[in-house]
Amino acid sequence: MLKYVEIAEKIEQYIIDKDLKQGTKLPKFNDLIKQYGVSKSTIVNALNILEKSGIIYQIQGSGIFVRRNQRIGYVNLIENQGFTTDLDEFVITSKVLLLEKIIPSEEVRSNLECSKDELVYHVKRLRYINEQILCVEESYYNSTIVPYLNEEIAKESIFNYLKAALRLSVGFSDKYLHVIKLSEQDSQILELKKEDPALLTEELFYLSSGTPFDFSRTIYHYEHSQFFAQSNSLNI
Amino acid sequence: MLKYVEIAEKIEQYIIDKDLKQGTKLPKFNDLIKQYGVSKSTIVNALNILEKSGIIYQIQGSGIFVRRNQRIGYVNLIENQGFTTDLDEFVITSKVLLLEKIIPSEEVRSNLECSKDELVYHVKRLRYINEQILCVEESYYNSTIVPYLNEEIAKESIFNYLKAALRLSVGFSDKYLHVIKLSEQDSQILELKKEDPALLTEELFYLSSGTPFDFSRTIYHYEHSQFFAQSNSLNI
DNA sequence: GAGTGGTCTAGACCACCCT
DNA sequence: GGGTGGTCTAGACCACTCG
Repeated sequence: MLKYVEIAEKIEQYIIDKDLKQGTKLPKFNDLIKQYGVSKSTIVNALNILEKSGIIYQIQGSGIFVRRNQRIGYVNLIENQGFTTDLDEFVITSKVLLLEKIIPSEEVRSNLECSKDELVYHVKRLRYINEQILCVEESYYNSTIVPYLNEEIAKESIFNYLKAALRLSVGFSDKYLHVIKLSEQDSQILELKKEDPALLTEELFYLSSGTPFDFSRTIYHYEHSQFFAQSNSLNI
Repeated sequence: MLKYVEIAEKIEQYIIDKDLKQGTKLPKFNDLIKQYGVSKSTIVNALNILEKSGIIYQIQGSGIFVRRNQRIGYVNLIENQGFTTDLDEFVITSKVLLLEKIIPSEEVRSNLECSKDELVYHVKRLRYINEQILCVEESYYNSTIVPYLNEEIAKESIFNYLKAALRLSVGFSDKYLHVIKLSEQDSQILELKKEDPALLTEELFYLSSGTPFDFSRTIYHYEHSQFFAQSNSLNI
């Protein structure tokens, strides 16, 4: 475990344990250096992680402060680990509607940067939050990278399987969002009406090596989903 | 200008000028150190900015690679400087529907952390992208922080005014997103039909000092808006 | 095993906030 | 002016990738 990651986690835990609220001042820089017995840049790194994650903010010449304002029950648009980790306090379950290994379409090939010879897994799942319909998700996994997948796995968190069993490491992702009117077919799946509103997301996930491995299209139930995104000034 | 910011900008410019595509390998670490005549950590910082902004990705033991995959015409959910800077190649204009100085409502007071005595500016604008309706935005600015605002300013980019004229520095922001059916009133403003889909965002902007100064509620035209969010693995 | 990126240190100096 | 966070350096050592 890296020192700065470890320290970041300890500080986060400290904030949670003490239930510190927005604006509370944290111990000063030099105290943190002494407390953890590390050099200045290690603390800098730890604090930058926390700042980037929206847990603290730092003001030069003044101090380090708690930032903790999130509403709960919102899907984090900046996390990229699937929302099983995201919506901690909620029960996420899935029903597998389809799982097949197919020759990729033109669109999937261009997103996953693969050829017709490389088969892809096509998984369609209905996902529930606290037993309410959250979204319907259609995913394509490059089978060169994800050589095996079955219904048991798809019923649980596929990402956890990829990380734990296949030892894949997710590097980064791109998400594109559109608001749409539901088609007849999608409305039936989501138990809504045709032309009802919905959020359509297209996501492309890359390994740490820069290779795309998962292209997904998800349609969210507009009454059971909400989203958030935190921003920082750029130069962190 | 900070060295690492400057170097980050130069590298970004280099990528744009050479029109390098996704996956292109950049000069190696030691070359960058020599080229810019700085120490290792300065380069580390510069590269981390670029990684965080989704412009490159780094693979330990392998190299530094270009990441440039964005579709254009999407509103960036992670920027927090208003989208005048965001949608570079598009013409963003605004029509001011309302500008008044009022006693804040309960909701506005709790978001802006102010009292009844502190008046707020209430601005309602219809915003256009390439002369098409993009969104209707209702913003509340704490007048203790933003002491003056008029229609001329609101017709242009309010954020540019805050930064340039008032010398305010935006630190961070929280955004919450919901998909809704349009009300009669909003549908008329957006020239859509009642019950048409829309994205509703609530945003709270903070100064670098941690003080909230702008609470905004925006409703986007579903046919003229689309959004994107890039993610990275956490420990950057 | 050579090459490349990542972490960590110790310490100098700078920039900003507050009183 | 004293305190606090931010930048930068030089260099040691670690961890990963790839041929």
